[in-house]
This record gives sequence, structure tokens and C-alpha cells, in this order.
Amino acid sequence: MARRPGRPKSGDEVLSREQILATALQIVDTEGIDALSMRRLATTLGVDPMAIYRHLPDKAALMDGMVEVVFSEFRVPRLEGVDWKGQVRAFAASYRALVKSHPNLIVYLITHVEASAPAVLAVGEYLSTALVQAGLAPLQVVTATNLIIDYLNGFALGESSGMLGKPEAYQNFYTLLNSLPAERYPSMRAVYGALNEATLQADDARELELILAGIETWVCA
Amino acid sequence: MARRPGRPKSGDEVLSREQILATALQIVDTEGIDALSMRRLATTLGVDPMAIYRHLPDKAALMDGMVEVVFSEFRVPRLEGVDWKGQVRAFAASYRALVKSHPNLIVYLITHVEASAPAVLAVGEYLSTALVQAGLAPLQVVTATNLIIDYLNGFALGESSGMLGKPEAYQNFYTLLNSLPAERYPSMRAVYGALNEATLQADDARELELILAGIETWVCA
DNA sequence: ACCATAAATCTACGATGTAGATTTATGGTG
DNA sequence: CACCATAAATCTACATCGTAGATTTATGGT
Repeated sequence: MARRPGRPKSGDEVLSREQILATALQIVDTEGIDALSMRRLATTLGVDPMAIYRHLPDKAALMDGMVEVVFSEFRVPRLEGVDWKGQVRAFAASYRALVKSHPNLIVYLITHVEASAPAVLAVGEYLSTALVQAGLAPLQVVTATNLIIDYLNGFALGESSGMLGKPEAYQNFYTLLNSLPAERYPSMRAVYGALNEATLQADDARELELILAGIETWVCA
Repeated sequence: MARRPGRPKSGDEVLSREQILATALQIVDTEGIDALSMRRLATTLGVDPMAIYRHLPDKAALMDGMVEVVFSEFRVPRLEGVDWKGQVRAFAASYRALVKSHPNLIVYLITHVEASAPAVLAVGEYLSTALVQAGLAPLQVVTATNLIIDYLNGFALGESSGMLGKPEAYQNFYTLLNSLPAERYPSMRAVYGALNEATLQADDARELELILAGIETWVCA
């Protein structure tokens, strides 16, 4: 294809794991995760499909490598003189930004994080520190940490594939709700009838504030 | 294979959409989602692969059909004389039971629910009713509902693929944490050092209680 | 001069989803 | 009774996928 077989010349540019992962990530970002095949990746790299296997054992390793790359882009925010709530908010914002930057990889990302990954440990340490500082007991810290992470993952998922994420879905939801017999879903009718679309989409962080309010009841106790 | 081609005789048993979906679900439950291919499904049904296409347009329809079946198994609990917290707890328990009954389908399930599905609307109505009854304002109802669902989805995901779900993962986590330099993750060391495995796994619902505590601050306000 | 070795290519295999043609008998119609 | 559109399945075939195995080519070390 691009290069001929044979050992590369001294100044010759060789394929690298980093280059492969970066290109794969680019394909996933621009064309979706189904568009990523070894052969498709190879043609984009200008290389024979099997050339990839010199640098990665199989496709699973390619996927995990992408997860690794994306997580390595993640930096836990460093904040001074901010209370625990501010720290949790900052973390949530960083995490949201991360998954938003690679929407097509989210599902695979969330379902394939290794608990041993450095980024995961860093996250745990960051949240533990903030929550200990808030005055929670050990078991409370674990519970709160798990809730925050579960919520963020669930939110990310909903945003990438659920009703959220696409603005027109709201419209569909409203028209559907209104097309149904009025007595069928009275509570939803009342609730959503009192709100407009702009209000609903205005703030991503309302749910997080609810979590923070819950945690705070533990702080006072 | 089992039957010969040709129009079926009067009393002949024919393949049905329901039968196909049930067998597919059984394969996924017992052998994992990767084990489900059209050909594999056909041999289990004792039928030619292409016979399936008389009843379902393609594999995506098969998958969506399975989601539909699983969700149709879901019944929102009917409770009398229970406060809003009890209703939310009952719902969470039902939802957890649902995803737990088909662990291998969870990821696809969560990422392919249609907002228009009857079960989804029923869930929305159920939670809206409980939360309105609790005394929340419309926007608060929406926020609380979204949080509960996002959390439950995130939890289900973590249970099916994350550190949770497999008991030995805890052990790995502990040994990993202890193998690292002590000053590296001081907060996690302190937090997890104060707890044993049994305490951590004791209760699934601690995180939900945290959410309920948060919502309650809105009720009082 | 020789040769193990690195980085790629070429060839080939089995599995997958599915389009298209074919088989077989049915129940309705002249 | 003869005929035929139609239903439910099968058979055949193709493009695509991941990847095992053999091959090509030049390198740097001995």
C-alpha cells in the first residue's frame, strides 16, 4: 500500500501504536463506532490491515487502547480554597467534558474501564479527599462516591443515546404526551405542561445539586 | 432443517415472532450477547437462518424486539398507603430486579430504550405521581426523576461490567490499593482501610437513600 | 559474507448479516 | 376440476469482518 514490505530504512517513518490509536479515535469520533473496522482503519492509515497487528494484538486491544487514550486526557481539576461542593462540581464538569468530547465512544468507555486504571484511582482519591474534608464517615464517603459516579455514567449514557442529546427528541416527547388521552398520564401532563423546553434544557447540573443537597444532610448530622 | 420449504399445512406449527424473541433472549441470558448470531439462533430454533427474516426485518429489529419483551415484563409496583419514599424504593427495587434478570442485555437495553415505549411512559407517570404527592414543584419533579433514572442506569451498568458484580474484584481492588505507595492515595487508604468487604456489599440501597435525603430537603423547603 | 530480526505485505479461512431465487403446498377462484 | 397468487420456509451466493500463516525486503550486528 503506502510502504513496501521489508525492514524500514533508518529515516523511514514507521507505524506507531499512538498513531494507530489516534486515527482510530478520529474515525470513531467522525463516523461512529460501527465505522471502525481493522480494514477501514488500515486504509485510512495507508497501510495493510495486518500491519496493525504488529502493534496491537487484536481488535479488543485496539478498543481498550482508545479507552486508555481518552482517559489519559482526563485531568482531575486542581483547586485551592474551594469547599467540597465546589470540588465535586468541578469534577463533574470535567467528566462531562470528557465524555462529550468523544460521544461515540461513551458506551464502550463506560463499560470497559478498569478499576486499576490510574485515572480511576485518581478520581477515587479526588472525591474521597473532598468528601472526607466535608466531614463524612468512611462508609458515607464510599456511598457518595459511588452515587456520583453512577449518576454521571447514567447521565452520559442518556445523553449519548437516550431522549436527551438530540433537541428534536423533546419535541417528539411533547407531541406524544399531548396525543395520548388526557386521563392516561395525568401527573406527567401536569408536570411537563407547566414547563417549557428552554427551562428543561437550561441547566445540566440540577441533578448534581440534588445529590449535593443529600450529602449535605450527612454533613450536618 | 426441521421443516421442509413450502406453505405450512393447516395444523402445522409455524415459527412466530414471539418464539424467536424468546429463544434469542434465552441464548443471550445463558451464553452472552456475543453468542447471539442469526445462524446460531436459527440452529437453536431448528430452522434455516433466513426463516427468521419472515418475522423480523433484520438483526436490529431482533435486538429491539428483545428490549421490547424485557420491558414488557416490567410492572410498576402498585402500592396503597405508602409514602413517596416507599414508592420510589419499590420502583428502584423493581427496576434492579428487571436488569438483574437479563444481565447480558443490560447495556443494549439501556442504550436502546425508546422514550415512546409504553413502559417508559408508565415509569415517568409513576415517579411523577409519587414526587408530586411529595410536594415538589414541576421542575423539581423532572430533575428528581431524571436523577433517579440516571442513577439506576449507571448502577446497573457498573454492576454488569464494572468493579461491582464480581466479588473477587473487591479483593483485587484492596490488594491493588495496598500495593501502592502509602502516600500516593492517602484518602482512599484511610476510607477503605476503615471498612471491610462485608460492610461495603451489605446494602445496595445506600445510594438511593442519599438521593431520597436530597429530595427531602426540597420537600421541607 | 552471513544471518537473525523488524516491519510490513499477501493470501486465505471461517464467521457474519442478508439479498435474491427457489421450493412446496395451501386455499380461493374460474 | 384446473389454475394460480400466496405463505413459509429453504438454498445459494456475496460482501465484509477479524485474523492466522507464510512471504517479502532490507537492516544492523557478527
